[in-house]
Amino acid sequence: MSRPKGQTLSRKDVVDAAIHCLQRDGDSGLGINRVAHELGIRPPSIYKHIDGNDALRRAVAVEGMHRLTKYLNHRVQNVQDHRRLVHAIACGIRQFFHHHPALHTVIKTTPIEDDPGYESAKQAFLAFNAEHLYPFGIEGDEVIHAVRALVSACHGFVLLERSKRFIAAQSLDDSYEWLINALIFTLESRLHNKSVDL
Amino acid sequence: MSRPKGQTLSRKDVVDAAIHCLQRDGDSGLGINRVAHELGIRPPSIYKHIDGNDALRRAVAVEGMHRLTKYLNHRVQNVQDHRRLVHAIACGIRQFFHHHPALHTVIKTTPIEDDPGYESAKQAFLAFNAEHLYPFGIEGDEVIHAVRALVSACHGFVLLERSKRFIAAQSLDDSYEWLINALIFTLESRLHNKSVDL
DNA sequence: TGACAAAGCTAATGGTATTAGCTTCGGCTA
DNA sequence: TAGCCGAAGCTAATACCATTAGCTTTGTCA
Repeated sequence: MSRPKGQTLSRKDVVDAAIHCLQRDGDSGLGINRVAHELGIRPPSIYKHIDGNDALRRAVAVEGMHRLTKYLNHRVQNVQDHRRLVHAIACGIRQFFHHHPALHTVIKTTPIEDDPGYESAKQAFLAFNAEHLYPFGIEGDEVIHAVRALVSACHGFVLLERSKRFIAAQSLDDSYEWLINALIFTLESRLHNKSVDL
Repeated sequence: MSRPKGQTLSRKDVVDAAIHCLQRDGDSGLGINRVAHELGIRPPSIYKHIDGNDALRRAVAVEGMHRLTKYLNHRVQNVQDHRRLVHAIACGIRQFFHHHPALHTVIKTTPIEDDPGYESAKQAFLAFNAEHLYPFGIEGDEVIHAVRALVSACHGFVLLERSKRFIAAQSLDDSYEWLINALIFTLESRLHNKSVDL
């Protein structure tokens, strides 16, 4: 170590500043120059903490995933009923991205598989699933398919909603409810009558 | 008009060249400079045809939507059965983006609502829905919700799949089938028994 | 034939990321 | 305690990129 702790910047400081720029300036806010200026240092100094622009984006995306998982964990606390649990997760995902639109853009755009924090974010998500979704009652491979279907539906809806692809006048909230309920309906049918032919 | 037709570049040429660059060079290929070089002209000349980088992205996204709609129209020709129709649309969407990954990145990222070609792309999509999905039998607002749910699910799955967010070993094709079939199952339940409680 | 407008051009500006190499300074060890 | 070393900042320089201003060329039409 060199300079005393607290007086020098860390990688976390850089990522946090990047997210702050992003929220303030929109999608263009995420860049070495902006972040350096935000931190009061010169652009090349950023490279002491993170390996360039792409790595910065990846780090922001991974941190965003972490925050989403944390937010969902918080939202589903004490929800026991299966229907309400799935509903809470789906609404939580949509809500989170409504509150953090800039993070959404980065998360949906950036491949994160070789970021140092990827493994940890992955584990957190898997732990979330194991705790909240696996007890739903679906077994074997099917629980994987169901989880993938749920998150696909949620992310896809938010994606299209945010890029204003839904042009009809009907309520977006109603459409989202319809989508979630369709998945819940299927899950419950599978539970009550395993012979339903998918 | 000035120079004779055919010897001078059109807006369409620019957009086509942009798509070509995109397919060849990946996401970074979409830019004024690259496209100008591809066309054998100097970057500022692009501005004679299109109003800057953002407009170029929008035009590419709209053209991509057009191509997707055209592709889907082609794929669902002569498909009568409802189940197979929805299945064909869903698989068509996924297939199209697998074949054109670069277009997918642009389409999912770019807000297109104020591109000159937006209205036309919108109409083509609505016409597609009216021809193929509305006869499904669902009525009123619900057909809107169902269409939104279907395209959300498809786009969401492709989005997560392409950014390698599905980490479990289970087959992606199987998961996609599960998702599509869940929606078809719900639709048919609604058809056969309108009292299903969503 | 000559005016006009479209479509190209050069030059210049300002923004971005990135690399090379220098400086400063705190902590550790001889 | 003196001095080494590495971490973290810096400047300078390079190489992209988008954009604007203003010039030139050239085909078309009156």
